[in-house]
Order: sequence, then structure tokens, then C-alpha cells
Amino acid sequence: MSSSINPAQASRSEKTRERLIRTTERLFANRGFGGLTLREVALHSQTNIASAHYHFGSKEAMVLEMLKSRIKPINEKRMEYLERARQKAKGQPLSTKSIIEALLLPIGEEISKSSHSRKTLAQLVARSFTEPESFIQKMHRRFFGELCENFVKELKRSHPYVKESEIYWNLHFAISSMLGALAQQRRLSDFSGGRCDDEDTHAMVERLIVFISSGFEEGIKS
Amino acid sequence: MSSSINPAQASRSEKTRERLIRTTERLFANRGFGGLTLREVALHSQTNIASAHYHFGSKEAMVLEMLKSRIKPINEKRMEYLERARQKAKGQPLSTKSIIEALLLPIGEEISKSSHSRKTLAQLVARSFTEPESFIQKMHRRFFGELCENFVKELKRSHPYVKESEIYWNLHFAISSMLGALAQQRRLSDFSGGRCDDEDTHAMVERLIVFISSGFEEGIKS
DNA sequence: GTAATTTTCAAACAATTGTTTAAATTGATT
DNA sequence: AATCAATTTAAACAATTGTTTGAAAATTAC
Repeated sequence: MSSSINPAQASRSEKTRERLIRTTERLFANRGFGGLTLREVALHSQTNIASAHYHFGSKEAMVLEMLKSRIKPINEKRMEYLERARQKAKGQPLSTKSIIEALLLPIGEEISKSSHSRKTLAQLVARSFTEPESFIQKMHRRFFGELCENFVKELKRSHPYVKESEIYWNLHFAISSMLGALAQQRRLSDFSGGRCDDEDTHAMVERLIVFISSGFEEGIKS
Repeated sequence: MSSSINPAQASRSEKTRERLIRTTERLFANRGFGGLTLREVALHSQTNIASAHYHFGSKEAMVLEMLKSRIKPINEKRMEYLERARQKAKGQPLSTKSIIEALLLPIGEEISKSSHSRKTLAQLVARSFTEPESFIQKMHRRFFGELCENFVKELKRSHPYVKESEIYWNLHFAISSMLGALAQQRRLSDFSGGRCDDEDTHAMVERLIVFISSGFEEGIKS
């Protein structure tokens, strides 16, 4: 097996694999794990069902592979942003806003970069949090457990006199707001009657940062 | 058909119907529409698959019936709370917090009343927002469109100099926070390591009201 | 260029799904 | 008690699912 970073010299096998992952991404974002069929994935990837099994072993493994490949870079970027903010602060505790930015800006940027429709990656990430399949929940715990710890540590340093449970509660709300808002952009376009441009991811993330930062700061006061 | 409010004198047919709805509620909350099978619903309802079809006509119709029966009372209560706040204010515009309370308190109370596990109704409502099936999305639009309009109207009255789009954006965030936080209580218990009691719905709703009210007020300033 | 390996494909498989059918049972009405 | 409609049941149905199989095709290695 010849693995290559450059897509120009990707083998036929790798191209098939990537097409499968890409189609899986789109269909999973739209319909979830249960609503996704291997036949449809194969069809839209111009290949065969058995080919999907050859590359991944099972439907579960294929979806898992796709989820990892999409979520990992976002979380890595989050850690980078947090680290960068730490360096900028030179030992001083970070502001709430800069911590929330480290949580939100990376996913916003990845959504903007995404080659699918803007909504696809957002729905994908959000769905990975709410899908009932246990193997997805397991991945979710593994992927976000460590990340969450790091953010809690930083938030505690910024708010040393706040009870630990308050930090957890309000971080929970922060993450929920982010995921909820990203996942349900449809509602915004449905109900605002075109008054809000929900395709403008950057504007949305900027607003979300304000909303969440303020909510968090007020929340931990009580 | 003899319909009766008093469950003591409910006919055998009605009892079966209610058992089916109740089981459907639990399984849908846990596994979503696709993960729910009629056989399992029938089994846990001590009846037959065909019986479910006899009462509802189809799986879709059964789930829809269940969703309506659970969501309708919550939304009605929301309108009641809003109306009560209006009367209390005697013509004055409402505070942001009292509007947010009208949105959140009813679902909190229904969750507390719920005979299932605390999380069931919360997950049920949240899932009804994120499920990909189009018939569920349609119901969602129908049920929440009017409600949303009423809340926007009230929010506009309270913030006459705020651009309409800002109201929509931040109401979107408010609803997202609420649903996200309710749906993903699992994350809180997973990651807080027992520091937060996610079964205490009332405490959670109180915190959420603070978080969301503050986020909303800060959000519309920009 | 040939052999060996990897990758793709069509077809069949077993299991599960929602749905339908028709007979049996129940409960109310006369 | 007999009749009739409403309700429940077991069984079968047709469609769809993920998975497996074995042969064809393409790629790689010699």
C-alpha cells in the first residue's frame, strides 16, 4: 500500500477511499448513521458496495473513520489556539473570551474551508454528539474528554474563586450553544424569513462568541 | 369508541394505545426514529405489531402522535407564561429574563413531572429538532413557527431599537442553548466526573435562564 | 512481459424492517 | 344468550439492509 499526501499522485485505491469518505460525510450529515445506506454511498462514490467493505471492513468502521478525519483537525486547532493565547498572555490567566474563541474559531474556519455546503460540517459535528449509536458515543467521549479537561483547566485558572461545578455547568452550556446553533441553522432560515444569512459562518461564529462569553461570565457569578 | 379522560375507566383499547405511546416515547428518546422498531415497541407494550398499525396506521403516524402529545402541552404552557408575564407588566415591555423564563420554565416543569427518567423528555424534545426525517421536520416547523413568532414579537417590543435580524440571531442561539443543554446532559455527567448533578432539572433550568438571558442581552448590543 | 498482489465488481445471503391479511378473541348491544 | 363491531393476534409478505463470496480487472513487482 502506497500512502501519499499529494492527491495528484494518489493511487486509484486511495481515490476510491476518499470518494467514499466524502460521500459518507455528506450523507451522514444529512441523515445520520441509520439513514445512510452503503448502497447509496457506493453509488454516489462511483464504486461498489463490496468496495466499501474492502476499504473499511464495515459500515460502522467507515463512518468512524470519516468522523475521526473530520473532527481531529478541529480539535487539534483548538489546542493550538489555546496554546497561542497562553503564550500571548505570558503567564497571566486568559480572558473568558479568548478561551471561548479557542473553542469556536477553529470549527468556524474549518466550516468555511469545507468543500461541501457550509452546513455539512456543522451538522456533521453536531450529529456526532447526538447520534444514539454507542460506537459514536464512545468516540465522542474519547475525542472530547481530553479536550474538555484542558479547557476546564484554563477556565479554572482564569476564575480561581469560582466553584468547579459552576465551571462545568457553564462550559456545558457553552458547548451546547455552539453545537445547537451550528446544527440547527435550518431553524434560523426557516423562522427568520430570510432576515438572517445563515450561510455566513464567520458572522455567526462572531456572534456566538459574544453570546457564549457573556452567558458564561454571568453564569459563574451565581 | 369511548374516549375518557379518567385513566381508571379507560377502555382496553385506550390502555393499549397509551402503552404504545409511552414505549415509543422512551425508545425514540433513546435511539431516534430509525433506531426504533415496531417489534420492540410492541414487545415492551405487551401487545402485537399489528396492533400498533391498527391504532396508528403506520410507524410514522405513531411517532408523530407521540411527539405531538408531548410537545403540545409544553408549547401551550409557554404561551400561558408569556401571557401571564404580559398581564403582570401591565402594558410595559417585558424584561428579557421574563421572556426567556416563559421559554424555559415550562419544559423544565414538564421534565420534572415526567414519569420517565428525567432525561427522557429532554432528549425527546431535542431529538425532535435534530432528527433527519422530513415528516418530523415538517411537524417541527408547524409547531414552533407560530410560537417563535410570538416570542419574537415580544422581544421586539422589549428592544425596539434593536435590529430585527439581531433578535432572530440571538433567539436562535437561545433556543439552541436550551435544546443542546437538555439533549446532551450525558456529556455533563461524563466530563464533570460527578461534580454536577444532571438529574436536578430545576437547578439546570435556573442556570440556563441566567446563561441565556445574559447571552441574549449582550448579543443584541452589537 | 509475466507473475503476484491489490482492488473492483456483480451476485447471492441472511437478517431485519414496516406492512398486510385473515382468523380469533373480547366487549358491548339488543 | 346471541349478535355485532372493535380489538388483538399469529403468520406471511415484500422490500431493504449490511455482509460475504468468488471471479474479473487493474496495478505493482520481478
